[in-house]
Amino acid sequence: MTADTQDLLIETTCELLWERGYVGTSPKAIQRRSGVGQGSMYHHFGGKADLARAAIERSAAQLRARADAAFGAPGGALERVAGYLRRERDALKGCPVGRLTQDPDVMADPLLRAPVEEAFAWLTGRLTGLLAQARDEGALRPGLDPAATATALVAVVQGGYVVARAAGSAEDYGRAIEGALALLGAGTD
Amino acid sequence: MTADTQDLLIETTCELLWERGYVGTSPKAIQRRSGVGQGSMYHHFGGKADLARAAIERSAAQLRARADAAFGAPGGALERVAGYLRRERDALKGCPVGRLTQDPDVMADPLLRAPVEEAFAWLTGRLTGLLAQARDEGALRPGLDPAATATALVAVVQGGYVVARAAGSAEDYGRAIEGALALLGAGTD
DNA sequence: GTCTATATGTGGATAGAC
DNA sequence: GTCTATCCACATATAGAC
Repeated sequence: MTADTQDLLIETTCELLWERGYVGTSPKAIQRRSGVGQGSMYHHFGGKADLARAAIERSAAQLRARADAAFGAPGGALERVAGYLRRERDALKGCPVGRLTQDPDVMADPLLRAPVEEAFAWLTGRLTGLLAQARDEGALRPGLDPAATATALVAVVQGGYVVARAAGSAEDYGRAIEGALALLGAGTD
Repeated sequence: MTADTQDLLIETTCELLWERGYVGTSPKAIQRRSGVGQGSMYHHFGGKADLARAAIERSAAQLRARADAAFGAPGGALERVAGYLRRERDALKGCPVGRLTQDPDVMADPLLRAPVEEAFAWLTGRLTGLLAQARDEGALRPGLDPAATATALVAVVQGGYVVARAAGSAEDYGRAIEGALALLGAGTD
């Protein structure tokens, strides 16, 4: 069926983009891993960039959906932020969206870049709102700027992947997160 | 002269690894940008991986030297940490060492990976020491774990590059850093 | 030390048969 | 819709002349 083949191609491309980035992912590799043939792939998609666009949009949508699930959990605003930060993550694999940020060919193509930019803007905006709410609830020091704090937290998550990969240890991701939560005043105590 | 050609090749490779990563950098591109010929390049280095190893070691050494300069500035320990975080950086270009962390072929090769791993371990260790000192100086809340805080700060720097690139705005890097410094209690006030 | 020639595989895609 | 054939450029070297 058409839809299944397309879906399989997109899913496979998501995986490869996550593992190897855009520059490191070839059409041939997508075909090998998905089991879809050359002709079939080019029938459904215009080429590597077209398929990557679909895959990036899917990864960005998943990022939002997963974050939304954490943000909608019960509890105070600060607890929900902490829950999002502590959510299980494949620390050594990194962020499927944030990773693309390092890919010059992705950043150079507006169609590939847009979903990445939007996902981060959305995420930072949501966190900003939750932190403002936490401040109003008295759970956060009033002197903190919600937008700057939110940007710092998004950076801790993205940088947490970097330090974890550099050390070859998923625990370093958790250490970065707990360090940030302690600074926020939302630590274990 | 031999040394100059080798140095030029290493320097050029540093630039290309920074801009395009290991996967995205070809021997031919190094030759084009450096002006060094094919035969000359393969005379001085065993190949792409060998040249990359030299370049990565140089970038890692530069990272240490620049950090050391900031850490050795006058002032209290927390001020020196803040000075390091606020140091001028090419936010949209990212970190020449942290970037390699996303490159599967670098992480898979122990010779390429080692300098990256060591640079991050060294940096985190130095920051841990400075934060412990800051705590002893009474400049930092005693409840904070220096190692976790240091890991979080390294992550903010690395993630700051990600959010800046995602937004296409160098200011987002500064926002992440200031957000973190405010959490540390080392903000503008 | 540096140059040019050559070699083999892959990247990324088009063409046309089935 | 999918397959195979074909294409040209580039990636990553090696060989041997100068």
